[in-house]
Order: sequence, then C-alpha cells, then structure tokens
Amino acid sequence: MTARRPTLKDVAERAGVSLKTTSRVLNGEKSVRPETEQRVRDAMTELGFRPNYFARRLRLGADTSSIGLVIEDLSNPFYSGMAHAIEQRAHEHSMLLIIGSSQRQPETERRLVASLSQRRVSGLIVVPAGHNHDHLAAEQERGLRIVCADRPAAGVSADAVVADNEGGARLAVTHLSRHHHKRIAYLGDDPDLYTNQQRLEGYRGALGLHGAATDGHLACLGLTDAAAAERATRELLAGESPPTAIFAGNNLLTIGALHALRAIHRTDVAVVGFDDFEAADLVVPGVTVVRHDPAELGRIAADRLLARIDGDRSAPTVEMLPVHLIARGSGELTP
Amino acid sequence: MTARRPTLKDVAERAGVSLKTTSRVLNGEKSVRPETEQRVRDAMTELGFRPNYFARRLRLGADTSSIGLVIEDLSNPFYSGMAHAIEQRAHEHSMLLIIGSSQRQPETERRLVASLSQRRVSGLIVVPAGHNHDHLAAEQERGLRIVCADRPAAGVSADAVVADNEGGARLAVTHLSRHHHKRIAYLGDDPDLYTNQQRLEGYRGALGLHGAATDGHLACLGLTDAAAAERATRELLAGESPPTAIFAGNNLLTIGALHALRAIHRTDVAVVGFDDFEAADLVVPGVTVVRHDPAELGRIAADRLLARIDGDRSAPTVEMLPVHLIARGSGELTP
DNA sequence: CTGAAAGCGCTAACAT
DNA sequence: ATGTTAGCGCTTTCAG
Repeated sequence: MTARRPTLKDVAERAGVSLKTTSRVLNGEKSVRPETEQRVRDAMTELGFRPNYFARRLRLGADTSSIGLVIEDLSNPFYSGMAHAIEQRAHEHSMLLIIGSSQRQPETERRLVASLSQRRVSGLIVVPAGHNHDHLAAEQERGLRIVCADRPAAGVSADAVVADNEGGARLAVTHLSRHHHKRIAYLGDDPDLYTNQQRLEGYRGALGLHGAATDGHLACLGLTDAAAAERATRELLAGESPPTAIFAGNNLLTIGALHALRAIHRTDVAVVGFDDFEAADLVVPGVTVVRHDPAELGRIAADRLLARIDGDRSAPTVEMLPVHLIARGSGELTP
Repeated sequence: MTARRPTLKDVAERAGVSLKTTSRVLNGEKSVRPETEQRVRDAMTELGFRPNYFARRLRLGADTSSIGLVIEDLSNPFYSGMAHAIEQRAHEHSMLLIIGSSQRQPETERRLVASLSQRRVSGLIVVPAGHNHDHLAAEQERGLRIVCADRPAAGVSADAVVADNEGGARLAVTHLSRHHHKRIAYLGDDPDLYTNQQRLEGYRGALGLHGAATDGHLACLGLTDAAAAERATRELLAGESPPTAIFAGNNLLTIGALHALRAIHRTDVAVVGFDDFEAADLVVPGVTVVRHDPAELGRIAADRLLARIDGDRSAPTVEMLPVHLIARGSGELTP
C-alpha cells in the first residue's frame, strides 16, 4: 500500500543507466547525451521522483537555503509587515522563511533559536527578547549568521537594523510643544527593552529642551498592551494636573489611548503615536504618528543577512533608519 | 580556521566510548551507565556538538516536524492573524512553521508548494490561489498532507476550513435593508475566487429577498486593492442613481471605501464591511462589519492538519465557521 | 560521455 | 551496558 518513495537508484534502473548518470541529469550537468537525458527524465516523471532533500543536504554539507526569523508576535502588524518584506527578499534568493513568535518570552526565543539553528538555517534574523543574549552569542560562535532587527542584542557583536527611536520620540514631543503643550504624557512599554529605552530618553530629552513639565507621573511605563494603555490614559486624565497631550510609545498603546479618549468623550487631548497603523487616517481627527517603515526595516535586515550568507566578512554594523512625523490632526490640537 | 563541526564520532573518541553509546546518550536511551553518560555529555559540551539534522532525518526517513503555510500575503492582517494562530498550535506540537506568500500568483503558489514538499514538511496548510489546483492533488498523491484554509481547492479532496461567506454577506445586506436601504452597492474582489463568489451570491440572494435594487452597476467586482475600491466608490456615488449604502467585500475594500467617503465628505452613506480590522471602532462612525475570526480559522486548520499527521485517516471534511455582524454605527445610518 | 566505489553523520540490528 | 556493522539517498572522486 505505502509504496516507498522512488529513489535515484529506482530511476536509474528504470532508465537503464547508472546512478551517477541519473544524478548528473538531476543536477543539470552538461556531460550527458540528450537522448540519455530524455530517458532519465521520462523515468523520473513516470515514477514521480522527488529528490531526497536530506540525503542531498547531508552529502553537500550545505545549509538549508532557508532563513529563520524570530519576532515578538506575528499578529502585530508591525512584525508581520517586517516579516513579509523579509519573506519577499528570501524568495528572490530562492530561500524559504521559517517564522517563530517569541511572544517576548526569553525562554521561547531561546527554544526557537535553538530549533532553527539545529535545522541549519542559512541565517537568522531576530528581534531579541529579554536581556541576556548569551545564547545568541553562542550560536554565532558555532557559525550561525545572525542579524538583529528592531533592536540590537546587548553583548552580541552582530549586524543590527533599528529605527531612530530617540529621534522619533523627540520629533513627537517637539511637535506637541510647538502646539503649545506643556503637559505631555508618555505611554511606554517595558522600559527595559532597547526600543522603549530610546523612546523614553527622546521623550525626556525633548521635554527638557522645550521647558515642558517633567512630572514623573506623566510618564507611564511598563504598559504591555492596548488595555494597559487605555487604563493608564483614563487615570492620567482623571488625576491631578492632567496632561493636555499624550505621546504613545507604539501602535498598540496608541490604540489603547484612543479607546480611552473615546470612552470618556475627550476630544480635546492631543495624541501622537509612535508607529503608523492601518486606518490611522480614518480616525477623527486623523492620528498623527511618528512613522517608520517596518517593511524597509525587514528588507535591510534581510539584505544584511543575505550579504553575510554570500560571504561578507566585514565588521558588523548598526544601521539606523530615519523616522518621519505624519501630521493628521490629532497631534495638532492645542490645549 | 574553519574547524569542521564536531560529529558524533568526535564526541565518542573524546569520551572514550563507542559511537553507538554516544548516540544512545544523544537520544536519551536508558541503557547507559550514568557515569558514562556524564562523560559523553561533557565531551559534547566541550566540543560544542550539535547533531546533524540532515543525517538524522535521512536515517530516520522521517519528516521535518515542520509545517508549511502558503497564504496570499503575510502583510494582510487577516492572513497574519491566521498565520500566528497556526504558528502557536505548531509550537505546541514542537513543530516549526515555514511561511510563504503566494501574492495570489498561481505560479508562485506552485513554486512554494513544491519547495515545501521537497523539504518534506509534515503537512501543508494552503489558501489556494488561482483555479487549477492539480499540483495540490499531485502532491497529495505523493503523500503530502494538505489542509485548505479560507477556501477549498476545487477538484482536490482535502480538508478545508472556511468562513460562512454567503451567510455573512446576507447578514450584511439584510442589516442594511432593515435600515431602509434599497440601493445597496457591493464592492467585490476577484469574483473567480471562492470566497468572493460566495459573498457575491449572498449579496445577490439577500437583495432579492428584501426587494432591493439589483441594478448590475451596483455590484463592482474585480477590485483587488484599497485603491481600486476607493475609485469604484467615487464612481458609484458620482453616477446616476447612486447607492445609499455600500457593502464592502473584505478588509482592504472597506478601507478603500471609507477613504473615498472621507475624501468627498460624504457622511450619509452607510457602510458594512466583511472582515473586522484594527481600529474599526475608532473611525467615526464606528465601522459595522461582518466579523469572522482569522485566528480561529487558523487554529482549526492547524488542528485538522495535526490530526492528519497523527494518523487520522477519516474522510476529508469542510468546516464552515460562523460569522457575526458587529454594529458600530456606519451600518445603521439610514438613507 | 558514462560508471563503480566511497562516504556525508547518523541510527537500527545484531552482536557481545 | 556497550560495541560492530550496515545502510538511509545522495554526490563526488576517480576510472574507464
């Protein structure tokens, strides 16, 4: 019933030639008489032959011509946009993409990276989770090519592609200042993560620059999802000396803040969000954001990795991508 | 410089035991004296040994314990949501997920499926593109386990998980009728695709049921992106006997339609969209949608596939998931 | 142009 | 509890 998959040997026998000749046809080597080649090809199709990927790889000692990607969460549009761009680049190089979401769990990341390494991916793009990246360094030691995306991995000497987080945050706060806001709140995700550190610094730096209020309670940190941002926003606005403007540190937090404002019918609070999101221009007023292109980030990370795979041995670089402020209305409200 | 990766044999020599004993330790077989085992483990870590995945697979003749996923476009939140759910299920079963976007190109799909099959994925979840699915049937013949998601593949006897597209469309149109609309336009994607066929049928069926206008020009088909939907919407509203309500056939088209309405300052046109989308409730008025859960669809497809991989040989089934109408305002506007 | 033999790194039989 | 041998399916010398 379960007929064994045909092997090269089966094909050879059927075509009445040697194993090696069959292998030559399979690999498109020139030195085969057209007539013989045809016989072999016929035998292949008749048998429905598919080369055994593992045997070939074992023999070649090569890698999988696939690249691994470890992100935080594939369902977050930021990461899926990045993943899609990487996938497209990979396909252009006849490589497949294996994706894993770490859900920001260092242990999950570790497991994923180990699995990918074991499967001999040609290289790995990773958005490092957690603080300790020793396992990445160890994999690198063993020969795995690694490129960090969105944030660098502290203590690991690898290429990295990041956005100008600090500059973007400064841009946002400066924009709000120009619209006469003095009390600008910040909604921030886990402050231990590089991206958020940078954004927080940009926020604080710009506050000082523009003489805006620097009350500690205006900066709400450790908000890991939209619901947390929604709660924080409500509390900020219900508290004493509330902000007149909010700078939200990422796409999820922006949406959470907007939900809160909607719920308590506040249309007078200015909002600028980090990360653009779908339908941001359909909200009323349009949501002003600091935009950076996740696809661009993915493309550049992929290109770095592919260059490494192609043998580039130059020193690792950290590339910083520019961000832009897109004014749509919500950030131009005045106090 | 480039020291060869250590093999099991190297480990064996270093530990002063035989190859087989080392293999036993590697595979956690019981019959090894703890003391020996420790020596072997030490040797492994000292050498930084990693088992050769290909050699093992070749020997075992097993598959990759990874599953393949071919969708239309990973950057579309609908598909990335689905992909994320599948990924989570896969991880629970210690499997990795290899993702490819067909970009709705049959040829790209074909190539992706072939690559995945060649890599011996344990199974494949595919959103079939195009009309001819012979290659899927052929792969199935060769032993590849296939589950179709979002749409079935005509002519292929495989499990499929789909949403109740027709019912959802009826729901939308009925909802609009109840709010006294008689001229309800439809924005549809490629009508040759199963999903869109079903939605179009639901639309037409419901129009008849409620005695609404069935002018041919109210149904705009073949809109493949938001920009096309935007143009179509403008034309519809600028034309003679324009619609008072619009039913948009998917998330992208809904956004396109909303852009058009925003651009021409029409706040009186009712809109219901198929597929929910992020921030749909932040638009003013909130966007009424027919919602179905892409994550649920992914989960169920993954479960079907995992069951097949675990040996389930029962007849293929087509599972239809329910959809729900979420009223948020845009669909409750009256003419 | 074609073929025979060796071996990639591992595991399954079959010893011991 | 441990070792020896064979072989997974392919590519690569090296000979014809």
